[in-house]
Amino acid sequence: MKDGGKLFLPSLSIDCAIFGFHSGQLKVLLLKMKHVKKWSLPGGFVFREEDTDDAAARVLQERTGIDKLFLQQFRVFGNPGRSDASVHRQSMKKDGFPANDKHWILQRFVTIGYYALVEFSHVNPLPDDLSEACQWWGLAEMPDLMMDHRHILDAALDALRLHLNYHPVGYNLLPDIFTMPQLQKLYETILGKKLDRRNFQRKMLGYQILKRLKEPKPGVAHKSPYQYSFDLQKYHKALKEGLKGGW
Amino acid sequence: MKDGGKLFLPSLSIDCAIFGFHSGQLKVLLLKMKHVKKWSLPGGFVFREEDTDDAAARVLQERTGIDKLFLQQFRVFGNPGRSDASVHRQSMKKDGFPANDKHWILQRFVTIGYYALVEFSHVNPLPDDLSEACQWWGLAEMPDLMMDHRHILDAALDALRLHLNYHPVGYNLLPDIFTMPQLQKLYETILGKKLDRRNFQRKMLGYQILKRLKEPKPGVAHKSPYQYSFDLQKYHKALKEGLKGGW
DNA sequence: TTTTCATTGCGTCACTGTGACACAAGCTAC
DNA sequence: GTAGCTTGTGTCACAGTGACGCAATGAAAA
Repeated sequence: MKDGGKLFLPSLSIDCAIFGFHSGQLKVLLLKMKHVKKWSLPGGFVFREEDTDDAAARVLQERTGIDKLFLQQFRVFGNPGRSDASVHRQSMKKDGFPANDKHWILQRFVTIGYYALVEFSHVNPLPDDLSEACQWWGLAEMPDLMMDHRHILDAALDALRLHLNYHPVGYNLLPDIFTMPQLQKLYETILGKKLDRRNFQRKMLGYQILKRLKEPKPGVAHKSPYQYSFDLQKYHKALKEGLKGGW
Repeated sequence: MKDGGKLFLPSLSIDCAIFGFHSGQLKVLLLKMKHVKKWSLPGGFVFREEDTDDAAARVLQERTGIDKLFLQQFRVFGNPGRSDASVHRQSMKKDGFPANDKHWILQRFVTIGYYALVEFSHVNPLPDDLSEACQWWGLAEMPDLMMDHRHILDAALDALRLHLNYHPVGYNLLPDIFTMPQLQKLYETILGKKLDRRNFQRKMLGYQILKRLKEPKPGVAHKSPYQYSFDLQKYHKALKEGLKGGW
């Protein structure tokens, strides 16, 4: 923090919308900084000799403990009015830092927006030194976010929905073994609307990225559904080359 | 240039792939810097209190003289190895600048990639102070580009093709009045493949963004085609809300 | 003038993907 | 067993799309 000006690229930051899926709800990982009332997206800065994508992966690793995940850069937010130095000024004051308007963190920042998809159960939310909390929030009951983070989150969600039209989603959000209703619920949650069960299945199977396991799911009420896992080879091929059609 | 370090955000740059359409070919506007053998994409830097999108618009305005155009941010290139200080070091040397390794332009730059669509005939290519040439190049006969600009250009073209799937294109690339074959040629050029004339017409008319003029195009050989112009209201609505289907 | 021919406008046909929905099978709770 | 829910599979109608036929137009060639 003190040496940030030397370590990091100046005036450039990274913000990540980290999505997880749990109990039928899309969740976002948020941080609460000390001495600041509002919550914020996990973010960070880029080391002088670091790739920006690596920096984003590092931020995620630090916050979630996960190092293999789906990470996608989606937009730059470069409005000069988006930075709000007062947040940091206030925070520094309470931490006993000398009030220095030249401090590197008080400058204007252009931020690169990333979104990430992670498997909820694998995540161990970790606050950083400057934060007092790091936890999941359901999209429905979001708290107030600082600066333009709400705007960034909304844009991330839009980008994710668009992504859904052309690429498979699920490997990073579901357990290795899952059922078709689980996958459907995920899609419905991301899209924010109901889908027809039968049409969904037909379409998803048509993508040819699923492997059906022999044994149906045991110990559940009602008819036990088949279990699936992703055919990773075909899944990644589809990720790279894209699917056709849209929702 | 000398005061760049004070005027601009450090370590952040902008590069634009400016596309135009002329004589059945997609063209890209390139710059040739003095004392440097390779060509480059028009680019620039962001003023301390300037929006990044505004900075991109400014770069375009300076290079083309056009202030109303289609401009789209599409990706950040943040590999630390992408910058090549030797280019500028060489250039500075020949210009008689003192060899100073601390000069702001010799640092590493993260660049924001934009692509722009402009109407070829409206453009008046203008070199800047540091360049000796600014001209259109057909995609087929591109010269060597400096640093990773070839990579940026390829990514821009990919982004444009993807854009074509969901949004109308043409208003910024064609004259106000045009014919269906002209529009089709544009699409074929961007996509790099032939399209069926009759199916193209059906699909394009289905978008409901065209207005057919009463008079067919005069003074041409063969059957004279109808003339069209974009219904700007519907065009912009489609730009905003997106079209469905893909190519 | 007549013929030729490239070009354009419009229509047809088959196939595919998709939304809406019916029906049977499996499992639990009563 | 029966009721009630969930899941697997199939049907049907419709829209979008690729492939292609055919007539109209108008300049150029015969």
